[in-house]
Amino acid sequence: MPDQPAPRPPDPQRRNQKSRRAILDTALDLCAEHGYGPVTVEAIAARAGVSKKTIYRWWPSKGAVVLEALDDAATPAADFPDTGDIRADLVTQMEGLLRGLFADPRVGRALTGLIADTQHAPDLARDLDQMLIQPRAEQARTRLAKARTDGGIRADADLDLSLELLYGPVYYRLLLHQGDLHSSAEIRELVDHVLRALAPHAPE
Amino acid sequence: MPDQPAPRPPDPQRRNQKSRRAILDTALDLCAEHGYGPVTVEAIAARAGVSKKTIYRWWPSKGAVVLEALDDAATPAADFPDTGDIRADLVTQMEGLLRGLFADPRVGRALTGLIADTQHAPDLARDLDQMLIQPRAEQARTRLAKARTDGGIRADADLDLSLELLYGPVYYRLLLHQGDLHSSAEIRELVDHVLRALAPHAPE
Amino acid sequence: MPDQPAPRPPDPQRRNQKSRRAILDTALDLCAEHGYGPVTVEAIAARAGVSKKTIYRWWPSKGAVVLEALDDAATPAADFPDTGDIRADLVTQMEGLLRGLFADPRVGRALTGLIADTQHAPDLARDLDQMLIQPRAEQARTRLAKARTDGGIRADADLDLSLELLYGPVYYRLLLHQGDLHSSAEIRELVDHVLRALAPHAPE
Amino acid sequence: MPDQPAPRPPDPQRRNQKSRRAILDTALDLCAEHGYGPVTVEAIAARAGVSKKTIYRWWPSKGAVVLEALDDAATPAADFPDTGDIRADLVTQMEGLLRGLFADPRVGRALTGLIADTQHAPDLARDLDQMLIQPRAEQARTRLAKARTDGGIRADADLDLSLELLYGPVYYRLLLHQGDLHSSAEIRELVDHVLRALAPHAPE
DNA sequence: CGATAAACGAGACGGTACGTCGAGTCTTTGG
DNA sequence: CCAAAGACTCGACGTACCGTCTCGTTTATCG
Repeated sequence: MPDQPAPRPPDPQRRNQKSRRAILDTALDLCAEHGYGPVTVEAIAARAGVSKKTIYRWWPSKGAVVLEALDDAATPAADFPDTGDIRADLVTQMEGLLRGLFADPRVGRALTGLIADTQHAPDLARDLDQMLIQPRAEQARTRLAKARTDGGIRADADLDLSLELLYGPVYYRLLLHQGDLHSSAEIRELVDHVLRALAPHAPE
Repeated sequence: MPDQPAPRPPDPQRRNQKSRRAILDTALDLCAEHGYGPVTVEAIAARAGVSKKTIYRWWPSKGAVVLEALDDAATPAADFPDTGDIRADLVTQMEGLLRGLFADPRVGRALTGLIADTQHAPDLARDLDQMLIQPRAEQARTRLAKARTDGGIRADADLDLSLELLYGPVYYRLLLHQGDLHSSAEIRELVDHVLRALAPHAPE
Repeated sequence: MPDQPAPRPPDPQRRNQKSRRAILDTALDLCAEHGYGPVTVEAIAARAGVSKKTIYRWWPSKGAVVLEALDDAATPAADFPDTGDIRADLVTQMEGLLRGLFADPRVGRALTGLIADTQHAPDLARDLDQMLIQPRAEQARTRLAKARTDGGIRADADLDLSLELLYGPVYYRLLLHQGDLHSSAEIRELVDHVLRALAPHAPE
Repeated sequence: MPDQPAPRPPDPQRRNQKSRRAILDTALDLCAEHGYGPVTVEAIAARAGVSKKTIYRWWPSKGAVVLEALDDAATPAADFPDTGDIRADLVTQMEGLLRGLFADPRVGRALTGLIADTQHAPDLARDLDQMLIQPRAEQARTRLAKARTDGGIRADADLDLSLELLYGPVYYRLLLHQGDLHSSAEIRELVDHVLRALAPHAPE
């Protein structure tokens, strides 16, 4: 009870990988079965055959567990294609984003629930952004920047706003319409819309 | 199983309006102070000087209380302006939406937290949509439809997609970037973008 | 979560007597089955069909529960007999003490475990003394004081020491020899010994 | 069930004496600082700079560690004096017991806590009795037996009861009154009482 | 105007999960 | 090749809210 000489952080070297996998898999499974909200650390531990202590040793919260599980499950943000055709490339990337993020069918409810959770957990929000959101957005930004130089889109295009125009509707649907993913056709339409707005020859 | 004597619903006539006001006000206050997540029915009851029973008598959950509080606090979705200038009207409407919804400074965290909560509560999702989201979206849709007939925007414009383009980015920011509201300038830019994509003469 | 306006103590009026009884009974039952040590608040709550909160609302610890259970179970310290025969009265009282305290066969292990627990819980020690130990000792002290005036025992007898001589051996056996109660014969012998030491005519 | 390969007991030869000392010392230190109850194997290991495994290799429980520490710390039960004066000898022995057992100021809380612990650990009870209690009691019994033969005390004296009369009050105070040791004067008084009861000439 | 039934405040209740702690076991690693 | 370091499972801790459920006590119709 006495002597807390320094609560050293755990040593990642000695980590039990089997437990880690069981925890992440179980977390996604439970999210898929009941939705993110009702999932509890207690239940994850129980089904994964792991003690709660082990979960809390490596993650600060349920959200952090699910985030890592999602990161594991997501197809890594592939290299952004650059075929010269900005429209085709954007479509490819956004399709890749959606199909990649949601490759694992268990991901859907987990992701939206997780985003919901970030409203009361700034740390989680930051991590989610850094691990899942930004890397993928960055690719699109890079490609758009190149298009701007190449003349594929107008020279004064606002890249941040463009990204918001592209991703906003997608997340909007996810969160406000319960995970109703955009179809490929809709994505094409979405990209067309945005590109039309960005067309180089529309001088206003 | 002598079918229990029908637990009659409470009589709205006898409702104590003072309690109702105290509850709604307290709910918003607490959301503003601590964020939506940490607020509990228990705390609302305590600070409002009301018994938990009274809350549960009239609302099924914390979310429902906050939703009603938001609806009360929001400037009612005013009549949509129709000056003939579709751009100006859209800007007006979106500004009105944002400034109206967020007129009360306590609304911000409450609203995003509430949206988050809908991920695990379909009923709440439906009510939120009906009470706050749809009425305002409907106005924009109506105005866009008129513009489509008038030739203000292209005849084959996809209204649903247009609405997603307009609102998507706004909610995207709210939820994924912690309530960073769009400025008036950004709203104008946003509307410009969308209208440019919908411009009647852009034949592509 | 906020606003802890004053953690008022619970209102004894509204106490659920059925829960109280179930808790006290279960506590003694479990002590009898497994011994005091292994009994947990969790187990008491579970078997009594009661929530842990209810236990912690009314008692600060397992020990306090068991103490109250013992107090309930013990035959109240009956009026001390005063037949004029100090020897007979002391025997009666000590017999009464032992048979009364241990009337309920579940008491044994509970009591010794409880005494053990007092080593790390001063509050519990105080309460145990006040509720169970002192009242019974006080009777003996009173009777001895009278005997001292009456000449039944020597005038300079040290009552405190006499009490220690009487009760010390009893508790000594209980604690160091695992609840091996003194038989009636042994009690008589014990009283005889002490009285012989206190005999009025032994002038040293 | 291929009968597991015999988990050979550790080889006492290879035992690290420095660890042993550190463990025993730390155990007493911690008992002195916080009392026996709150001390944990975890804390002993941490402060002694030793792994928990090392403790569990050589002792079955915290109690066993403390018992050995006490045995180490106690002045060995010296040879019982036999000056011919039974009163003086008993006083000497009981003083020796108390001052010897409690020579190390850290012993007090450790011992009472340990006795408390024996209530739920029969093995520990046995070991405590064999290592600390009985050896010292045996000396007194031997001396009393001699006195019985010599006529120092009555021929029909019950030695077991006499021992209980002598030691009972001491342990009674230790356990029920929080380590309030008897003073030398009180010990003399105690021995006098008992001897008066045992006096050979008291005819009753 | 007084009876009476409802909503009300207060708050105890059975639950479920929280996040922490220590027990005792098992594994990895370095001297 | 031992023993330190320490991660592991297990189970209990004491707390917080949940949503339900009495309790008296207002309060506000209606007979």
